[in-house]
Amino acid sequence: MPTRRERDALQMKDDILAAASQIAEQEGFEAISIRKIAQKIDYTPSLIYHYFASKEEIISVLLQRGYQKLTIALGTTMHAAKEPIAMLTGMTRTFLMTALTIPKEFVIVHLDSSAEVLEHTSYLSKGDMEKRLPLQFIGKCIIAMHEGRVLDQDLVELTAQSIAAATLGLALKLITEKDLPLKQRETVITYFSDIVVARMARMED
Amino acid sequence: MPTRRERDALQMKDDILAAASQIAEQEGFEAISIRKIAQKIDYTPSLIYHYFASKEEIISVLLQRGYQKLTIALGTTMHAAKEPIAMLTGMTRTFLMTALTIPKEFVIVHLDSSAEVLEHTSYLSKGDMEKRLPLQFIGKCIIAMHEGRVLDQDLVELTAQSIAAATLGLALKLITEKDLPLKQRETVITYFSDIVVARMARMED
Amino acid sequence: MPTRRERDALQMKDDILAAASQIAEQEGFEAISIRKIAQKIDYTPSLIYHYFASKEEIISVLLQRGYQKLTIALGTTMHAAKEPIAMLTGMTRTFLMTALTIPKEFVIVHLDSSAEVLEHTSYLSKGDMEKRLPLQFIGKCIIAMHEGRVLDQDLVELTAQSIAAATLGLALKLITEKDLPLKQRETVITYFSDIVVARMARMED
Amino acid sequence: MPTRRERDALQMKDDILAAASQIAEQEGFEAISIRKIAQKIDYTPSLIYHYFASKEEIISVLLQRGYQKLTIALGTTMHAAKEPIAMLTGMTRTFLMTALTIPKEFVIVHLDSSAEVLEHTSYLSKGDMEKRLPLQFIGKCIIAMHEGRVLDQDLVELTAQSIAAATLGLALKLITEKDLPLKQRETVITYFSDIVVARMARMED
DNA sequence: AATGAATGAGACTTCATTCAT
DNA sequence: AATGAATGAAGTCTCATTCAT
Repeated sequence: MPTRRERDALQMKDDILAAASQIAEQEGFEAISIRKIAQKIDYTPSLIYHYFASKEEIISVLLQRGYQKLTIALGTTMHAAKEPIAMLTGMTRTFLMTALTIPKEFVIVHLDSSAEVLEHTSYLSKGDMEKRLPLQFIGKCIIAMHEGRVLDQDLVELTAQSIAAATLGLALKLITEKDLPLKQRETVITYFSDIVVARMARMED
Repeated sequence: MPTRRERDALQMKDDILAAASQIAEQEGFEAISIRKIAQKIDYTPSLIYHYFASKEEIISVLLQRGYQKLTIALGTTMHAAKEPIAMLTGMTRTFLMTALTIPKEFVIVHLDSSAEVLEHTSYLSKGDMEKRLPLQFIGKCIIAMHEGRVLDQDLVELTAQSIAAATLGLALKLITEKDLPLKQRETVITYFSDIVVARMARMED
Repeated sequence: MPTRRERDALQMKDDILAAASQIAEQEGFEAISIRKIAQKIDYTPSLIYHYFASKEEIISVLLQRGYQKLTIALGTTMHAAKEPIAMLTGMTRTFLMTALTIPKEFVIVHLDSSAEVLEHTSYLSKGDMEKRLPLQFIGKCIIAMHEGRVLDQDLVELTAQSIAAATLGLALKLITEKDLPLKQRETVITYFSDIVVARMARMED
Repeated sequence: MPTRRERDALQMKDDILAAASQIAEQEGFEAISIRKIAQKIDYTPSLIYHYFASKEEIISVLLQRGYQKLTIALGTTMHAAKEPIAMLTGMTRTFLMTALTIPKEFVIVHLDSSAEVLEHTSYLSKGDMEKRLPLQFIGKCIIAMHEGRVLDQDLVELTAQSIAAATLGLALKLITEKDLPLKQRETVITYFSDIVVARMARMED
């Protein structure tokens, strides 16, 4: 249980991160600057260095949080359904919804080419299904959908990878077209989650 | 026909844009600076203001060009095949290949949320299939694939939109995972273009 | 006899000074900073202000200690030899050796132009031989070397001053050329201590 | 012949260097800052970067100039006298006088331990007499003084090195004791140049 | 057409120091 | 005795831009 002081410190850290996040949302990630953060929380730039060692650290923490939010949300859904198709559908929907909740972080995290970030986000290599839980999960759904039949493991992986990338694409597209009417947004999400994903997962060809 | 002077001016503009583009490729889009451009073309920063009103204008023109390259390349493939599925496959492959040829511009163009750029790139709204040639084309392929059957026009559009977004997702993923072994890259592209896209396009559910 | 509390305070002061000294040795005198000291002794910067009024005070005390070390070392040698020339030689060698032991402090102390430090280190003024023990001692050696002859007191002082400055010069040079091979360093020190100093001290012209 | 513009640029560079030099004289070399320079010449800090790439470059140029002044002045004296002893005396005096003219640069140059600077200033290694003109010159004087006798070359070198270091020591001492009465200063310089140096050079022991 | 001088804003960061607790 | 929060000044440097020539 944090002492009063520690809680204040945590609070301050949070405030800083919140300010940074807000700037990122409004002006883009590259626009984050110590000065702007300081101004937003009405403190001196110097003070920020009491709580974070550098600007890089702030951004790094920000990215980690974004990534965490996403994986946590995903993990939650993975066990919410029983039917394999329903699972796929639910997971896809959650993914898209969460992406829309933290659009900036989402974009940043998923388009960052640095080795550091790729370590957590890459999944196109052969064998990556083992390493990535979401991919693994998609794979299991695919196999469950084809109960009784023998599937080529490699093709299952390629299918899972395709589904993941496709869903990512829609997520990014929805984020980019941020002014899409809500109704149409819902229609697209539903059609994609309920129908298109299932099609991709069906391996009878 | 431009006079000598005008041609020189055009040449100069081109040089400036080329330099900017090169910087973007090497250090990222945000790294573009008037100074760096000037240094690259061996002129003074001031001179650049003879040809462009501001840094923003340079970047804007750069984006437009990137978008043009892509649409031109796409347009070329659209008429190269006869079989509807083969057409879809070819188009998808071309799209992915082109994206990998101009990764930076590609990313920028497709993730830019400004109204100006979205005017050319958005396609998730209801009815957008009419406006966007690539989407139209995907739609035609879908219909051709289901010869004889009557398809709900709205669902065709949704399917086309899904395919476009999905392909975009893979393109972005391939760009981000830039160090993916060439062989695996080819495998993924082929599997997606030849098989997954066709699955998405098959509307028998 | 200091109470427990006083002793702890002294200990703390010592720790602070030691840390400062270490920083000076490693990164140069100008690199001393309250923060770095605090980090080294694992306390807060603020605490240091309980023991010293300011950074300046710390540095000032540091300088005084450096000077003390040197004079103590010298004082020790002064009574170790009987022969006047041997005394001079020994003293010179000790001076050089000590300088090499505490190079940073040595340089700082001897090149500080502040009135405060000069009060302890200056010796070029007329009559300074009286005030400075090392100079006095050199003077005595010179006189002892010329037993029976009458020497002009002023010239003896000038000679002593010259010898002191000359030795200082070699000390600084040895410190500056810190990578001089040890063998050559020893050769130079020996030649200077044993021979050159004696020549300077011989006043038969 | 520099054009108007070039001259202005040179003038500006000079102004910047002059300001930097002045700051060094008044507050020490470490106190030089781009800001202070800018303030002194009444321009923006940014402008300074038009003329110098970095603060380091400014300091580096400053050092080079200091070193040049000194070597030029020395070179002048070396050929002004005919008598070997007179030569030594003249050279010593010039060295001391020049040092007092550019005290800060002098101190910096001669106490800098960086490989870059040492390359020009070190002279204590065996065989360095060959590389350093001033040392060579001292050596020649010594040999000329002992006409007809055979001298051990190594000892001549050691003697020259001792004389050089000794003179350096007095120079630094005179700089440090900057408020020494002018009369006494002159007395010390004269006694050292005319008498002490000659004693050191006499190798009859 | 082209240059170089100049500016002002802003970037990150370090520092000595003070104060309330 | 000791801490952590906070400040304000200063540090180097980069940038987009304007202007006179």
